[in-house]
Amino acid sequence: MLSYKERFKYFLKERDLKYTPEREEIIEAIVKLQKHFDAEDIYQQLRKQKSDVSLATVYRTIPLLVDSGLIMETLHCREKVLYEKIYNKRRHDHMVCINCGKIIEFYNEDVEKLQDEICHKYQFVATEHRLGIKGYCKECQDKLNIKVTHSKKEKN
Amino acid sequence: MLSYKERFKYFLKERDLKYTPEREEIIEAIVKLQKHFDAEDIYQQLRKQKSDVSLATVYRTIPLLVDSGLIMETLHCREKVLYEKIYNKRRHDHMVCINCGKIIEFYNEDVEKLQDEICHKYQFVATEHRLGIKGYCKECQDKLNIKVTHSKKEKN
DNA sequence: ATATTATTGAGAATGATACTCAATTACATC
DNA sequence: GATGTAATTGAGTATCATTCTCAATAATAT
Ligand SMILES: [Mn+2]
Ligand SMILES: [Mn+2]
Ligand SMILES: [Zn+2]
Ligand SMILES: [Zn+2]
Repeated sequence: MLSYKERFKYFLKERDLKYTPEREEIIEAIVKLQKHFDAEDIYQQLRKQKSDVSLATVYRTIPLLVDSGLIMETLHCREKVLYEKIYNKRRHDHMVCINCGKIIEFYNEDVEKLQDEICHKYQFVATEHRLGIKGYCKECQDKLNIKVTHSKKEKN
Repeated sequence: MLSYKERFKYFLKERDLKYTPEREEIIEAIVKLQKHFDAEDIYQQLRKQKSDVSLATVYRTIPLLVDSGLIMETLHCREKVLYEKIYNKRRHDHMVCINCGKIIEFYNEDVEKLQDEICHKYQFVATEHRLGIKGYCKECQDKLNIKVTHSKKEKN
């Protein structure tokens, strides 16, 4: 199992792309970032590292990181495209609280099975799937006094 | 079951908002639109109807249509936010071909059940969920000579 | 008819992301 | 190590969807 840096280096070589200091600084920033982040977060992390890679280069590098399988666009939250590291991590889906923005990750084996079934039925070859659930987290339910109405069987 | 127009009128009255000619023309445009559409599509449909409602008004009206339960933002496709009519329609999810952009709709009862389970487990109250599958449609598979590798059990 | 607000269109502003281009650099080869 | 070539960079500009501003207009309640 290669490190993020090694894998990126390897990917670039494969494609006859250059391993520049800027790209190295970006991959170092990615490694330090936790959870979900956007282009601006990468840029800010670079600032913290005393690196002055430009925002343009950050945007140019994101597709490379995606193609190399290190990160992935995982959700849209509040108009922002959020990425997260996926190398050597298990895939999962997200719940987003529409009140406080909290993101809860979950993994459910059945979701994967369902995707297979559905794709088979429609002769579709999936490259990815995303299940996004929006609603209210526990804290916000209490805060906003929202009562849980379990829609076991919705009255159509 | 009210018509789209009547329901919108009712919604506006409830909120002490005005039922203007512009809003009427927009709801008429919505009724005529099929499938998934964006703000620009609504604007173009208005042009076809010889209406000269401005694009600004279209954007201003979309949240009203959403709040009134007539339309819903259903997917992001090629950087565009797509809406669709949901009044008196069954909810469903989408597969999007990343090659040709084709959108396939599907409904799966189990997806609904899963959401309930997951939300219960995390004490989350869902207001909506979206399952989006990206990949290649049948035609594009053939065109691009992509072979179906059914990941019944992926080699981790 | 009048008063009170909401609504409108036009155009400007915004913000995220992409593009342009001249200067610089990485890497392969000698 | 020097050279050639193509890739990369930063800065600034452009783009494009969406939102905002504001003065003029219009919808309802009284
Ligand atoms: Mn995640
Ligand atoms: Mn649909
Ligand atoms: Zn919350
Ligand atoms: Zn296709």
